[in-house]
Amino acid sequence: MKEKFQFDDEQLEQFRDVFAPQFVEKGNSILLQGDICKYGAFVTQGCLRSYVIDSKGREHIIQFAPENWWIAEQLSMARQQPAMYNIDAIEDTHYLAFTNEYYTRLNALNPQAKDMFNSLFMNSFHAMQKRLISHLSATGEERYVEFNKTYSMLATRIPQKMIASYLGITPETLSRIRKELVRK
Amino acid sequence: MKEKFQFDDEQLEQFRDVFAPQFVEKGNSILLQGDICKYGAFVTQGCLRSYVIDSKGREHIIQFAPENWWIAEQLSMARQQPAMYNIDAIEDTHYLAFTNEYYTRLNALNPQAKDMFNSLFMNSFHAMQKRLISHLSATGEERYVEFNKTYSMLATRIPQKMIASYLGITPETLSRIRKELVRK
DNA sequence: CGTGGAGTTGAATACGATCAACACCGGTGG
DNA sequence: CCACCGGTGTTGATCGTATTCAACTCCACG
Repeated sequence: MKEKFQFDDEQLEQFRDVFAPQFVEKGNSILLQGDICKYGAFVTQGCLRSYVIDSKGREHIIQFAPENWWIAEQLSMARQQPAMYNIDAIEDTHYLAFTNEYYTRLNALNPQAKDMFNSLFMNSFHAMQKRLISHLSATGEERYVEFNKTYSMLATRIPQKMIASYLGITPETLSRIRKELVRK
Repeated sequence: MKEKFQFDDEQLEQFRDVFAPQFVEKGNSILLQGDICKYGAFVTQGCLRSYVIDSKGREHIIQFAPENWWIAEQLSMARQQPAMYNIDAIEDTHYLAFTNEYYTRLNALNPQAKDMFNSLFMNSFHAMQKRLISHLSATGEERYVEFNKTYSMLATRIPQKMIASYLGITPETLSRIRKELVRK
């Protein structure tokens, strides 16, 4: 969710040359908890999500990645260590896969690529921090309203129970919140 | 909390040459919300904290930084934009200040510095993600037990109300959790 | 059709927040 | 040296938000 590319056309052209186009069917995974994350995905059509399963067996969604967003477990990819979360497809999805090798080739093409990715990573960090703060200071209803403002394009196409999972509330609670908001 | 330096002695020597030693008295701030973050701080003695004030006037602690940890608002520093949080001293604190300029000089001394900082930043990101997940999946009691395990050195020297703020619960609730844990 | 997942609604419950009172220092000034 | 004060932590009572468990509707898909 937090990693939106803001590159110009020329840069996007470079990406198409360097990255490998892939397809994944709705419901299928591209990364499983415990595996090594071999590549990140820049979504061109469809939507991916990353999530964890906690000790009580409940799913918690970390991030959605619709068109023009990217998703990966950076730490697992960079350090070749087991991934702590899963990534799968909410819809049939086309994406560009970039491995560490592709990343190196991109650096050769464009030496500023590293700084671009760092900047992107900083955005992610900032977004995650804001999300944590909203959990520390806001109610479920406030978080949902905020979510709708920020990710309005997603609110309609993502199942409610996944939005609930992202917001850290149960589907029932989200249903009641929505009812209450309509009433107002 | 999340940014612990794991450098060897030689690297630490370089830091001492490049960074500026500073001192801040207990209760005083080194960064105010809305200001531009001019430098980060590597704590050599004492303890700093970063926190935000939400719309209801409540404090939420983002991070503690005791000895050998560092703290900064990276985004504000890198982009020269207003800081979203405050940094102040919980104890009388000695630290090494590093500005963007110092950072450049360090790069000249040691070209791998950038990768080191990136790696460090990735650690922070990972820690923040785990903290978010614990808010999505665990109770206050579970988070407190986890906190004590991970940051045992801090649990004794930090006021309880600040630990409560870090955990996202009220001081009263933390007091009751502690009482309950003693009973067990 | 009919089956299963998604969403809704209800009732009971749990967890933590809030408000208020009080005990316990640690420091300051008379 | 003691009295007072403010801040920290504790405890109690009450309230609010969200969870849990269960039943039911609706719809998409086989």
